[in-house]
Amino acid sequence: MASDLEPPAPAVGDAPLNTVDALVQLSFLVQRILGEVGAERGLSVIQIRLLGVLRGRPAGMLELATVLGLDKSSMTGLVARAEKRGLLKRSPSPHDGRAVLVSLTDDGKDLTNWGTAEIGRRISALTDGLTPPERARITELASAVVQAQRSG
Amino acid sequence: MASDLEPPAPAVGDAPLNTVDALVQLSFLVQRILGEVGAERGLSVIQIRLLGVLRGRPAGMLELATVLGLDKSSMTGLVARAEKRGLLKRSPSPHDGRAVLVSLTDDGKDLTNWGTAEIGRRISALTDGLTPPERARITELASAVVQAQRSG
DNA sequence: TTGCATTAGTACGTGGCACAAACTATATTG
DNA sequence: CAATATAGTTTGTGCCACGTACTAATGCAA
Repeated sequence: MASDLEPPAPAVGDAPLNTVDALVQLSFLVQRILGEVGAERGLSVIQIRLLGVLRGRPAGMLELATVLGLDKSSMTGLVARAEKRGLLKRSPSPHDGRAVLVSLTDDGKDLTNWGTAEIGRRISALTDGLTPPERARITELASAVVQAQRSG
Repeated sequence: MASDLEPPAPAVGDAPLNTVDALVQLSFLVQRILGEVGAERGLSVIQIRLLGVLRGRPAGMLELATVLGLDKSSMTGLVARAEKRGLLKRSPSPHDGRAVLVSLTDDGKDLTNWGTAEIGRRISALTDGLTPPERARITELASAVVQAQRSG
């Protein structure tokens, strides 16, 4: 299903990958790293992502739901659990009595910084086999795809 | 956290991405597509992946757990739910009385084929903004990373 | 101003997903 | 044969995600 990891298995796994398989497989590698890094500190991938979005600027629940691709009702629990762990806090919005501003606590910032560094190390290690120009190129091309999506 | 989607937000989101951010963001785009495609047929990403691994050859529970990066106990439920939906079946291994062989049913194959096609369409659309040589290059580089992981 | 639709967020119930620990049963090894 | 290792399941816990229904604040219109 274009998601085949072609494990140690029979050995048919060396056929060159097409674009779809290559990108899907690569995404699994990256996600696995995110999961592993998160697990070291009891964070799920979605929690890591939540912290990442909050790095920089506070956001409302609805905005977070949109960015993360979740239903707003899913945000309540997600934020509640992170809040209970002291990673972020809810404060009432000054401009809108209904709204809430979610922002990182100091603990949340620390954990976010740690995660950013650790993920950086491990994703970089992923591209260890590439030459510097190749690495620059894949960065460029991946960025182009990402940026195109942000506009489109 | 190297996972920032830089939403419609303020507009700081146009800085060029580094390697880590580019790959992480790209992985989220791909995973979102997998989730959306799966949702159209009530499949989670992990179910899609399970079907993908099973496409081609049957596998034991432990092998599946390894490939998918799950605990063996997680496989029981995953396979059980898919089996209940008629997507795959368990058969006793002929060589090992303890083991089980998981394989796709016809329904499972149909769904896998549909998913493969649909995912292919949507991932391809992701790279629509690239020129053909660029697309070939990102495929090549992504494949190199994936293959390197399989060996290392 | 009052009245009503809209918006932001929460509460609740359901089900999938993932884990660890304990368990069964079959293989394997000394 | 006894001890151990392996394949898989069971059970209990917690997270995650959804849809529906709800509260409360906002905004608009008459």
